[in-house]
Amino acid sequence: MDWGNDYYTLSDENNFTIWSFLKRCHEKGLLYKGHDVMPWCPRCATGISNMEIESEGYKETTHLSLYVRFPLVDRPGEYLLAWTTTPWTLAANVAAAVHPDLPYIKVEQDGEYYYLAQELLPVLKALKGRDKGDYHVVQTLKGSDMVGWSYHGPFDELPAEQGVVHTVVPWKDVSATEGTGIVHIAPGCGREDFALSKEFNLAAVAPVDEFGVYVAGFDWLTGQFAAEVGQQIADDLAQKGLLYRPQNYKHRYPTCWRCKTELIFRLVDEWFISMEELRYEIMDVVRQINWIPGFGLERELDWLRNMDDWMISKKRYWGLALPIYDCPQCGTFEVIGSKDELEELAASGWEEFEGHSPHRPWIDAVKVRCRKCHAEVSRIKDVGNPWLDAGIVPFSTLHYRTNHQYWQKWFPADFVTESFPGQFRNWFYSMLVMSTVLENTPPFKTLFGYATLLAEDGTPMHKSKGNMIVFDEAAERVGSDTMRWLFANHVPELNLNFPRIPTEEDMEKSARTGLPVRLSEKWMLVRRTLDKIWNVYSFFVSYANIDHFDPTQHQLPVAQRGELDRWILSELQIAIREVTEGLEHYDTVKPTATIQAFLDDLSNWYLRRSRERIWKPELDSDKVAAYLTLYECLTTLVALLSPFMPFITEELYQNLVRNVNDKAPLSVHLCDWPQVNEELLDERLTNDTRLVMRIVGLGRSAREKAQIRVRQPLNALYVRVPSLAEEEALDRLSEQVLEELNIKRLELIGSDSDMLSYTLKPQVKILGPKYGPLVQKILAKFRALNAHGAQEAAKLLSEAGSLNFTVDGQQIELTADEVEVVATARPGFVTAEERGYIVALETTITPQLREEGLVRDLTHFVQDMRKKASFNIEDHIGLALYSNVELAQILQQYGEVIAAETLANNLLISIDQKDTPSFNEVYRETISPTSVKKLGGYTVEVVLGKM
RNA sequence: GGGCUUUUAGCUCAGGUGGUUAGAGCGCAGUCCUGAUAAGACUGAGGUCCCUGGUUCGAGUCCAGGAAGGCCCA
Repeated sequence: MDWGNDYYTLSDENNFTIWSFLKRCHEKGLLYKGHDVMPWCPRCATGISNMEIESEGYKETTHLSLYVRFPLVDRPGEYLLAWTTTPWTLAANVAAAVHPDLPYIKVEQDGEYYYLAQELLPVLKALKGRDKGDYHVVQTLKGSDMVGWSYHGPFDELPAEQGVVHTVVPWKDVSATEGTGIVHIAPGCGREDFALSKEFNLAAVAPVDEFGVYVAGFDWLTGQFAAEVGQQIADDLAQKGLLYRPQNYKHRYPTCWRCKTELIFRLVDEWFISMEELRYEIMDVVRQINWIPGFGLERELDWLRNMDDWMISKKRYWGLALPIYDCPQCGTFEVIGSKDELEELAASGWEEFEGHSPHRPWIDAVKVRCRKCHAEVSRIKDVGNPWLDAGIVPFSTLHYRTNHQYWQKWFPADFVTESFPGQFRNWFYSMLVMSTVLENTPPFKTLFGYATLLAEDGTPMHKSKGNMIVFDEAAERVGSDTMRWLFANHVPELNLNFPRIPTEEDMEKSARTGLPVRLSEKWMLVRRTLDKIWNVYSFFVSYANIDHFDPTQHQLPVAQRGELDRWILSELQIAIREVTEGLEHYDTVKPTATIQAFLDDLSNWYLRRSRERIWKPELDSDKVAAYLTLYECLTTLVALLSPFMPFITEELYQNLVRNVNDKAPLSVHLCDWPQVNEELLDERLTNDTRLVMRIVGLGRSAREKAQIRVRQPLNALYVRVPSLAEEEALDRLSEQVLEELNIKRLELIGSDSDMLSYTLKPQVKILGPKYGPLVQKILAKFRALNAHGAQEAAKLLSEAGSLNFTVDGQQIELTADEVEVVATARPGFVTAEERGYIVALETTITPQLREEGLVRDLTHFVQDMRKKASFNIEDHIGLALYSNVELAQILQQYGEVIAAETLANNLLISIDQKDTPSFNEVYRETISPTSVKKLGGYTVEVVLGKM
């Protein structure tokens, strides 16, 4: 980011670079002066480019619409029935359009005849009223039959209409859904009308000036505002007997995006860049760009296919001064490409301009000499379309004109990003036009477009709706890292519903009470990742502090660390690789998922399994290994996350890294990106650990079914895994499984065990291509097998290696590869299974096991009491346990374990409260069958004290 | 009217090149675990994969038509 070196569209450099672009256009013959009917704001006295009428530029409005009858020239007493929502344009009528293929009808009413579309006959009924008689259809004809008819225009008496011949023309876009199916055409007042006028060589009458006021030649209308004459027009037509019926009509009508004045459509002189050929050149350029998402390419191409010539002029005072000098004497025009060229051609006024920016009024002091006829020529009054200013950026900001080498070094941009609604026809488009004209090459390599932010309920945010969320407030109340994480997690091409943020009252309450502000569930969900990182960090820091562990003072090769360490470091390498790959492809969604998965591994598995190692009092090499591993994971994670959460990662970095190493880079954002260390990748370890996790999950599930909590030790776990390799792995890893599940012994279930039964799963993916249509019948055969049959077939398959049978008279032999045998548990055991993995529990709780369970429960309760009594984690305590004889005897046997687990230097187990402990009592709690904590059916009074 | 896009569990969304048991998170119900935790784990309920037709031994996935929402154009 080049902060402090922002660019300004009004800068001389920007303006002159656009000049050189326009000059280039002119040299290529792309620039021309044209007439067009433009949306026009009469208040701003300016044209509105079609890029600027966005959906918000429309508003619901009621207008006076008129049903008007046009008397046909050669058919006395017969009328075309036309309809318009803009009465003021009737004064410029030159034609009436019908759809050539639609059926029309001739209707008799009160002795007169009307033509209208057949489908719209009901309109007559709606408009009937008391003054009109019944009507009936007398003839049906096609629109094309009417083409060429002449009629008397509604304002033929006006000077401006003299000599205009009014005819019926065909037009495919005439609709039969509203109006009469006969459309009034005024080429000076409507875009489509103008297009038709070119096609059929119709006159174009332009009735109003830039303020929307009728010009000379319109008699009583001259000098009046077009927007205000609707009623007078209606009255005038009524008087002339041409008004069939006025009617208020509600519709969406375009308004000026700046002042909200209703737009009119007006025939004006404007300057255009021709897209006739250019659009195809741009398409070629567009195809060289990496569009994300991919459909962006389609959208841009679609826009380019349909784009009209680009109207670059704008009738305003301020803005880019178009360097066009249109000679009124000989009709040629000059385009000036630079300040020097202007000086060269200047006929007068240069001194006045010298030293000013190329804007009005200074620029207009300069007059140039026409190269052809030597007349003195003024600049046209128009300024440039603002998208010229935006589109020139890839050139003007890189010194394209003044330092070509520099420009070549930086152009094209690697990456452009914008929300895509609108930009395909605005910014993206204008950059593409300019780059294609100037260099015929893409102005950027990759374009990343994203969708829209909506309110939580999926509706658009609006200030007026009260559901708009201000960025600063969101950043302050939920945190900008949290917001970034939300965005990074979201597929950018889909709209994002932004969760509501805490209210101002919530914030005040939080400030008053000192409690953190409560976030909504959706935000908590997003925040969870941040919390988790913080928790892992906090765990590391609190224990590293207790041990005065300084990561810079220890080294231990990874090869000498334990399996768990090597496993998480391997996972870390995978995470680095996936995050890096994702970011290199401008994808944030996969990397965030990767990071979350890694964080789950780190926090739920690595950390939990490492606790014991870290809790032990001495700082041995195993503990150092754990600390170093955790430290490496954390610092790498912080680096990987830094683009996603720049603030929290910076804080963690400062504490974790800078705090112990002042030679480290000043900020996480100045660090090198983490690199994958291939040597640390260990696929076997990854698979092994996945296996352990899976078996442990199944073990928990079985415990759940047996209703035996994990604190209760059990004697044996029986496990079945689908492959021999996994059996071997499990042999190696059984210790981890047993520890996690608090079980003493793990045994593999042999294939012949009577705990198992078998089902057969034909591998469709293999059989399909091989047997084609027979597959379904083979499948049916398997489905028909009963339990016994399946058992037999499984046996056959494992012993003989294949299975033979006939289907449809065809001999089929299926090998072991083609049919998977999946073991399932027989009913009668407490088991859990998943896709061939099975565990079964031995649920017998011997007295010995029961005692061990009791001790573990008690230890757990004491830990909780330590916390309640506000002891620090590392504090040693005194502990006294008062109970009946039976429990005391049990506890006595486990005294050492209890003391070690609870850091009790002084342990008193007694049946008599008179035995007072030799420490100062700090906390006392009774566990009984009626208390929240329960220990079998026993009652025990626990006393904690300071040493 | 045209282009692009979306439609999968109550909600938010994943589901390379077609393969028969469609997943996750949240929420809900029930449990467990916990001296890093406004945490975490497990189990359960919850699906006509928008509709219709086609291609195929087999379609959430491919093709055609249609419906509904979004963006853009006319």
